[in-house]
Amino acid sequence: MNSSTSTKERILTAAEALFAQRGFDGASLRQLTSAAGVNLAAVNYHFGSKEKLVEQVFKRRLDALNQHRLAELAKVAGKPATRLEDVLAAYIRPALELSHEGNGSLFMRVLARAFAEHDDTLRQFLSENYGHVMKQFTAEFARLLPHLDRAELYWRIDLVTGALTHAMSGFGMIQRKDDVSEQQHREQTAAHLIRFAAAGLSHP
Amino acid sequence: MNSSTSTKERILTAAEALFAQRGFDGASLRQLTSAAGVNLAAVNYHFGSKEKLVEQVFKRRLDALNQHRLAELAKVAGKPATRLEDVLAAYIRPALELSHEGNGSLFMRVLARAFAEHDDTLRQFLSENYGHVMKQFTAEFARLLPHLDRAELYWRIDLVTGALTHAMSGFGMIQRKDDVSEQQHREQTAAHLIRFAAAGLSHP
DNA sequence: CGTATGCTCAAACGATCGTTTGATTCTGCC
DNA sequence: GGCAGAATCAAACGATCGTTTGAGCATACG
Repeated sequence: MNSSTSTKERILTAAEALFAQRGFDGASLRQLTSAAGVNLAAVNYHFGSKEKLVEQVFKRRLDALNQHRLAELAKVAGKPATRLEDVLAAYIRPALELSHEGNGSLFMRVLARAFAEHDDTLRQFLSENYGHVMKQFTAEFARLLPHLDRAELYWRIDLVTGALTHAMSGFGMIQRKDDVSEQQHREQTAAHLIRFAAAGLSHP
Repeated sequence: MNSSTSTKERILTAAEALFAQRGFDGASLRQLTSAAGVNLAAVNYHFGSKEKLVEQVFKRRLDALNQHRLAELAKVAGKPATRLEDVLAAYIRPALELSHEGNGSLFMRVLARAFAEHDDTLRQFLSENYGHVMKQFTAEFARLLPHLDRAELYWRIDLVTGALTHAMSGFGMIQRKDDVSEQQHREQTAAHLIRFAAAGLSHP
């Protein structure tokens, strides 16, 4: 038995940090296992290969994030009183909360990297484990923005996604004023992103 | 003498394509020189190192792009009749035109990669060769959006930059309808981005 | 107790990386 | 033509990569 957490979990945590810092290729298994305090061979023993490890790093966070987002979406989807901002909040707030709990912000940088890399296998993995979420949100956006045709809507969602991914990948850097609590800071940031996204989506 | 173009230029062109496709680390000098049809040692002979080559790939395109952007900005900056959309056009249109001339779209993907990577030396190089352009545009944005304080303006510009970088990195993928000329398609795309950015920047 | 199973470990494997070397070829100028 | 400097070439360098190996250790079960 290991010090408080399992070897697999220690590897995943160290991998997330190192991937965010140096990229998937840039982070070597020797740096990674050294940081995690495990043997070099442990990665191939527990995950099979480095590529599988990358997928598991995504899966661990994305499963929780997607579940949270869909739960929030379900609260407002289809209801007459729902505003565009409510749907955006269901998309943005879970990501913000993730990035403020232990080392979660590193995952957003990993995600931003994955978006920039046009690697086919990674993109396919992302669309398999991420696509159904985007589909549900897109359907709700379409309902709330009936004046936009399909092509126009896709365009705007893509632009909003780019802005949010870019912004969230830098959250670790954003300075929080000392007189503002973390709770308040997160609320202000969420309000910022939601208003920006709403303006970009719904402008005439 | 080489076939029509110099060795340096052939390396730069091949490097741009391979960096966009496989990333800076993922593209090896052996793949690169093989694609360029030059000897492996040519990169270190002409550029000194792989890292210097990366910088030159950026410099070749960014010098032209920045010059073009600043020239367009100079036409409208400070004038009373200038609208926000005019400034955004000065920023967006040169990038769009670059991405539609020979292999220029590949550079936009390289740029998107560089944004995602938080590599310090690369970011420093970018801010040295790119920062003064952003400063001039920011000043003009500030003039046209006097109701926003400094922090708010920076926030919105950052979000817009994220959206545009994300969008432009995918331009090679965007399907153009057969009944639309490339000139028209570029105009439509520019109008899209400009309206989106204007809405995101100027919303109340 | 003995043994089977899951895990960890140091060491080595072959492959590939960026870079360097020294010889060879090409180019322009007297 | 001959020579100097630039450019290209095949080959090798040491380093580092992901992965595999086989022995060693721990734990749990009969």
